[in-house]
Amino acid sequence: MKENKPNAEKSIVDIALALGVSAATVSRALNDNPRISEATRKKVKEKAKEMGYRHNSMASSLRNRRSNIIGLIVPRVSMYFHSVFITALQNKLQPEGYNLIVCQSNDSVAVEQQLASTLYSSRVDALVVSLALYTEEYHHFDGFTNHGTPLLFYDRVPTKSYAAYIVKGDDYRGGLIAGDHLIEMECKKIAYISGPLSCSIYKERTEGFTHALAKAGLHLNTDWCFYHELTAENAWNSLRQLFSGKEKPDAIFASNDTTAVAAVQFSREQGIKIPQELKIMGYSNDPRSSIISPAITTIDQHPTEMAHRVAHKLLQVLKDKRQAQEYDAQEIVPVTLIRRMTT
Amino acid sequence: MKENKPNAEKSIVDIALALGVSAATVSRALNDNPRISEATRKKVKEKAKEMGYRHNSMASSLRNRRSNIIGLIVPRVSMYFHSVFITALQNKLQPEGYNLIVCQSNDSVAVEQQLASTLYSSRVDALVVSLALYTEEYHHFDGFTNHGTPLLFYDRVPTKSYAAYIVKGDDYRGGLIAGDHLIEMECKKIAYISGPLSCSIYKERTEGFTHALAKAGLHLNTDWCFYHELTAENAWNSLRQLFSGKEKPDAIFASNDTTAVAAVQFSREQGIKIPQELKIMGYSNDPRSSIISPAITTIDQHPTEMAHRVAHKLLQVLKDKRQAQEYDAQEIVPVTLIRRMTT
DNA sequence: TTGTACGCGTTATCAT
DNA sequence: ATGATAACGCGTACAA
Repeated sequence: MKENKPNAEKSIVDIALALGVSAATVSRALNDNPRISEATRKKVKEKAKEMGYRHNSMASSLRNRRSNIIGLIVPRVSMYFHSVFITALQNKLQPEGYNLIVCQSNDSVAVEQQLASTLYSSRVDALVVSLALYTEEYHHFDGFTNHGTPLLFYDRVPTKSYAAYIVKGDDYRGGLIAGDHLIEMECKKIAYISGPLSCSIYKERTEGFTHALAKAGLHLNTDWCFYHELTAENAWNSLRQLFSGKEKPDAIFASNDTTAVAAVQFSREQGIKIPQELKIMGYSNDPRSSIISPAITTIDQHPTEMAHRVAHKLLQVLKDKRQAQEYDAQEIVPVTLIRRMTT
Repeated sequence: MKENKPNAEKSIVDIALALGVSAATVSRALNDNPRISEATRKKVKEKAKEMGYRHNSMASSLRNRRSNIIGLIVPRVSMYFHSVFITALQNKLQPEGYNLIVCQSNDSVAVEQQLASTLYSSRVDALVVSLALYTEEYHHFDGFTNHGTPLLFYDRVPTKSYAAYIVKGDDYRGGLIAGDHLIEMECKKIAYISGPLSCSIYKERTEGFTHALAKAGLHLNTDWCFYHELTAENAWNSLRQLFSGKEKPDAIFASNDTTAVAAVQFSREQGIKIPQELKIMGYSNDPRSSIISPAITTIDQHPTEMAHRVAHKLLQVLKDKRQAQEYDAQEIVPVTLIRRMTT
């Protein structure tokens, strides 16, 4: 004997029962399968609405072996670059029927591993990752490629060869442009504040920057180079150290805008004239860089463009299972010099 | 006859077969059910690892009728307040075993409805929402409460009574504090740039602000009041209009920092002295407000604190199904005046 | 055009 | 301590 629990979830079986048809018919009708007559389709849909039926993605996913969910691991949601990236990615994927599970590693390798494992069991249809600052091993992502789940790194990508799709900014060129620009401004004593070299973006910016200086016959003074997490606190420490010696730099290239902003504030506090005595460059074109005075010369990474490319690649791969294994050349998103008042 | 597809997904049945035990035993062993002996548990786990088994959340969710996924709908991920909120919420929920599906409405009611519907079918265990700017009807959320899925609004909450949990900032008080502060600074001719009143936060800030002025015997000059989406472009338009008449205001209360920043930049361009000729207040304590010069007096909304309260409420409700229907009083997160150089 | 029958992977329940 | 079985809700080959 069947009870009628009033608030229980209705399934397609309940609809079928109520209508005297089979569950298969209901399923097909709801999915607009052309093999169902217009009449029954309408009848079914009305009944479904009437009974408060809702599609069960969990059952559907199980059956179809696809969740329509894409996993995203990002160092921090609140970083300007990533927040814009997420916005754009979400806006591209949503209309295509994909939901985004957004997770943040907080720049901890351990958390990143944990998240990878969780998303792995969650059967995401694809995983998109921007690596934590000190991630140098990638085995926690092996499962995805082994099981044929598309894996894509963007921005902070593996520094060693790894089987995955890659979309990155042209960080080498960003460093190069920055170096060229400072040299064009006739800087001779250039300081450099970078993130740790375990992270692809800082590694490549450093290479490009070094190359630019080398072209001009300059080399980086190791006393004036800092490699650490690019927080405001760390920036102030390095800046104090930088200006405590007898010889002062005439330029600073900071590998993010948080650091560049700190440099401007530090200079203001110390009465250092910008750009006359000190030129400053940042990286990312964070809104703060344009709002502070003097506004900071920086490098735009075009996060929206990067998200579009990531979305495009994902959708292409997800549609076409065939080429899931063809990891063609990395995609490289150009960068742009934004000239402002600090140089 | 069973084929051995090498790359096929292994299930607990495969493990059971390989070990000569039942699937139930495997399931229990993997879930650390105490009714399984230490020996078999170990045996099973080893075999599972060896066979490359991974837990299937989809099947598990179907069986358990819970997805361990929490849905989040936010106007825009890239708004400072929300990006910080998301960071904090995620950091609280992740360790408890919940994943966050982050979606953005782009402040479009239609998108919000679409997202609600999708998340509804996705069987999220709970839904957290900050409403779009012009959402005044809430029927697209009815399904959640009807089916007993916890629904929680934060920040931008319904303006009409609606059965859901609510965690909000003290926007009335924020407006009041702002008004009191400007009056204490002896402002007499106060302009006001607000978001649309369809949105709870702007409505309440307006009420608080109006009340503060009324206490001082002032009333808002309607020519100096603007209600529109708080973008930089709209701000500039309103500011130009504001200063085109013969009588100029001596203070502006802007209901977000984007607008306050625009006001400072506009004043700079027009040669208006701040704070002598014009005092400016913003809202949110966006990093830009502290970086611009002069730094802007604003109201801090404590997004992290709000996220903690939301997480706490969610976890409590998700653990204790019993009280899923008790929508006790709204939680109100205090706000703080951040006094800077523009007042 | 519609129905039948079964599988997807996991777990609760009852039995041993 | 472990096994056998039956759901969970949906989609699809195959049959009618």
